[in-house]
Amino acid sequence: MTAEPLPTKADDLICFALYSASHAVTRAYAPMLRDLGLTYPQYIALTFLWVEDGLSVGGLSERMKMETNTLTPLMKRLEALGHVTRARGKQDERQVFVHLTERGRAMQVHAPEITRCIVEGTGFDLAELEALVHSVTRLRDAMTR
Amino acid sequence: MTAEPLPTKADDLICFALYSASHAVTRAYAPMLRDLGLTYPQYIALTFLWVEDGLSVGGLSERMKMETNTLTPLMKRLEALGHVTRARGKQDERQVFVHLTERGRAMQVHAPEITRCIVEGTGFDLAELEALVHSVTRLRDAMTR
DNA sequence: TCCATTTATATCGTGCGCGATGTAGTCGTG
DNA sequence: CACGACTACATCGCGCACGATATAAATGGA
Repeated sequence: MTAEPLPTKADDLICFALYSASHAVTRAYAPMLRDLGLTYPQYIALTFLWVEDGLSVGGLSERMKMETNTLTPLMKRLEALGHVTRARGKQDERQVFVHLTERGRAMQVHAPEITRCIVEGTGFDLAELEALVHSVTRLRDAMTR
Repeated sequence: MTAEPLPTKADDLICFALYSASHAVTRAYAPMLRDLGLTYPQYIALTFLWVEDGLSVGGLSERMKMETNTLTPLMKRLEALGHVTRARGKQDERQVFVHLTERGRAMQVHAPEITRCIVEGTGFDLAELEALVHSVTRLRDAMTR
C-alpha cells in the first residue's frame, strides 16, 4: 500500500503535458499564420533569421533543435514562397546559407501582434510566462544532454 | 527607448520553448519505445487505454487533445501490431470502440521503467516536475478555450 | 599527392497532425 | 414515417520530423 512515486497516467506525465500544450499553442497560431501564408515551423525559422540573417542550414538546425533533413525541405518552401534565398558557400561549397529577402524581412512587422495574441491567450502574466519559458528550456536542455 | 514588453525572439517565446522541449522529450523516449516497437503517440494512446479500456475513438481523441482523423490511422496501426481491437458500437454503429488485447495490456509493465528514465533525464525533482506539469497543463487548457 | 575519414546537406520512407471533405448512422420535428 | 440536421469516423492532401542512407566537398595524415 505504498504510494506510487512515479506516475504512469498520461495526464500526469511531463511528456504528455508538453506534447499536448505544444500542439495547442501551434493550433492557436495557425489562423494568424495562415493569413500570412506560413506554417508554424516556417514562422519559427523566420524568427531566428530576423535575429541572425544569413545562417547556414546547419546553424539554423542548431538553433531550432531539429535535424537538417527537416530543414532542407522547409527552407525550399520558404524560398518558393519568396521569403529567403539559398546559396552555397563560396569557401566551403558543402554549406548552404539562407538569407532573408525583402519580403521575408517584411514579415517581421507582424510578429509583435502575433506574440501579443499568444501571450494574452495563455492567461499567464509576463513574469509567470518568463519563469515557465525558463523551466521548459532548462528541461529541454537537460533531456538533450 | 522604452523596454520591449513582448519578446519576438524565438528563444524567448513560450511557443518555441514548448515546441523544442516536446520534441526533445519525444526523442528521449524514442530508443526505449523502438525496443517495444511503438511510436510516441502510440504509447500515449496505450497509456490512456490502460486507465480506461474500451474508449471510443472520440473519447480517446478528447483525452489526447487531438483530432479523430489523426487517431483513426493510429488505431489501425495499433490494431495491426496486435495491441488493440477495434469494433463498431452495437447501439450506435457510428462509434468505434478500442479495446486492449492481452499484448496491449502487457505493455503496461514497461511503463514504470520508461517513466523513471524520463524523470531522471529531466534533472528536475518530483515536486518541480509536478509544478511544471500543472503550469503547462493550465496553459494548454487556456489556449484551447 | 593520394586516399580514407569526416562534414554539410540532400533524398527517401514512415508516421504523425490537421483542415477539408466524404459517408453512413442517428436524431428531432412535423 | 419522412426528411433535414447532426454526429462519429474515415479519407485525402500537405507539411513536418526523424532515422537511414546517399553524395559531394573538405580535411588529415602517410
